[in-house]
Amino acid sequence: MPSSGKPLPAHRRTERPARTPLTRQRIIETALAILKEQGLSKVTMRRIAADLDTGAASLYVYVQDTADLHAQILDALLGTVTPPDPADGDWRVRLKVMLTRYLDVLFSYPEIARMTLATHPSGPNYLRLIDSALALLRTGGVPDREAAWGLDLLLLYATAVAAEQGTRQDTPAAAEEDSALACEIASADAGRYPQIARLGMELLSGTGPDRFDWGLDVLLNGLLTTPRSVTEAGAAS
Amino acid sequence: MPSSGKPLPAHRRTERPARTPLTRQRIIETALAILKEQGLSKVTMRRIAADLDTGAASLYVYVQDTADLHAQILDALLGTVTPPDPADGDWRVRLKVMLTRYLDVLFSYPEIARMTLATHPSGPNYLRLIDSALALLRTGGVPDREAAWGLDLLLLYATAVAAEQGTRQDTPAAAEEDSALACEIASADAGRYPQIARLGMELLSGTGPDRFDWGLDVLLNGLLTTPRSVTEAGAAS
DNA sequence: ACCTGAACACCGTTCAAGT
DNA sequence: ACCTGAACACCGTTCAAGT
Repeated sequence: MPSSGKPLPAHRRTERPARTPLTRQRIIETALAILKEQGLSKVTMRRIAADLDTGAASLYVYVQDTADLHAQILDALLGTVTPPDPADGDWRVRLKVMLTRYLDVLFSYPEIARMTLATHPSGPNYLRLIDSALALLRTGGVPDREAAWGLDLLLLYATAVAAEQGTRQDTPAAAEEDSALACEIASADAGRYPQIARLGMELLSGTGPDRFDWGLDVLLNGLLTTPRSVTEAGAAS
Repeated sequence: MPSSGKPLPAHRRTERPARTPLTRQRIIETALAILKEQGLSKVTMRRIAADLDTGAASLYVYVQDTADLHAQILDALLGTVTPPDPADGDWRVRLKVMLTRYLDVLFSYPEIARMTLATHPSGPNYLRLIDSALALLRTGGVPDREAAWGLDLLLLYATAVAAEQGTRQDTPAAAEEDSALACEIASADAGRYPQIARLGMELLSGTGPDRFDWGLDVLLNGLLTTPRSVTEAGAAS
């Protein structure tokens, strides 16, 4: 096993023709592997190139820039979010299952979730996800106008939760941050922050999944009871 | 006006004692100025140091690292979010006014909003904001358990909207992205994406403020009608 | 057309040395 | 204690030159 520090000297396998050709596909696969092992901050042009035994400049034949690379990574990840089975339950359960799956994927890669908020994805897997969700909202009786905007709300919520709480275990700094906040809440000055002092640990209570699930119900119940104002500019009539 | 390329040669003003002393305060002020003019990506240790006529290493006396610097910037910005006046209206209006002010601040600095999702702020200005919001929810009759979790929901929503839609004008790439998505929706394959094709432009309708305001109502109505399950582990009972 | 090395213009952070 | 220059270990992207 000659896998120490430096990259292997150009021949890694003897079975293969010395070097598999560079493709967009292979670049993204390599990026996903690095993401899984080291996090997004290590997914750099130079690092990917090194893993592929070439220079960073070579990647620019297949990839426009870093933003393009990131968009590809996101849609690849969304490909693993499968639509729910009708056997799972009624429309509400199915919708919640799908959004929870979406959450789970982004939860593993919170940096990707943060990126998703900035990029407005439009890949095929994202469109499929949207379409399935819209169908379920329709089944649930959410009117079209409310469903169109509500879908955004639901996805935004799931994405934001992933961005906020996603695997904070890897960074030990996160634990400090959390305990710093907990400490500040526990010892909250009842004069300056009376409500925080009153509610205390209730603010931090509950597990992630319970909170997420409750949040989805809040959104769905809100959607079912909050019509959009008729004074807003409509599309046709 | 000798302000061309290189930094000034150590004496910028003759009135001042040649160099105002370095302080944490001055570092953050400088960071905010750069943020306002050039965006977060230019707020680097080296750039701040250059503006203060010193080397990047000098900043580490007053600032732990980049994360610390960012946290300071955020709380400084939140200092400008003033609690709403009772004259503004009832609890719902006041809460919406405050969250809209919070949105406006982060909307101007979407990169800060994205950062906020990752860092769990705990500065004094953030705590003040939380406390005011909790007081308003209490006035509105939202039970404590629901308010504790619902507050998170409301802030998460505002932060995520800012992160998603905040000043996309500065990057011309954003306009392309949006029109790319619009194009994809307009020409959506009715076979593969029937719901998207059916709803069409309704998905993209409405202005930012209208959507945000409606979203707040969805959340508030949901909060008022969605009790937390009693089977969840409680604090004391 | 695809690939490469070298260069350009940057980063954060550390550290021995100065004051 | 505060400040500094220089160094270390990185970045993304471009571009002339090779194949």
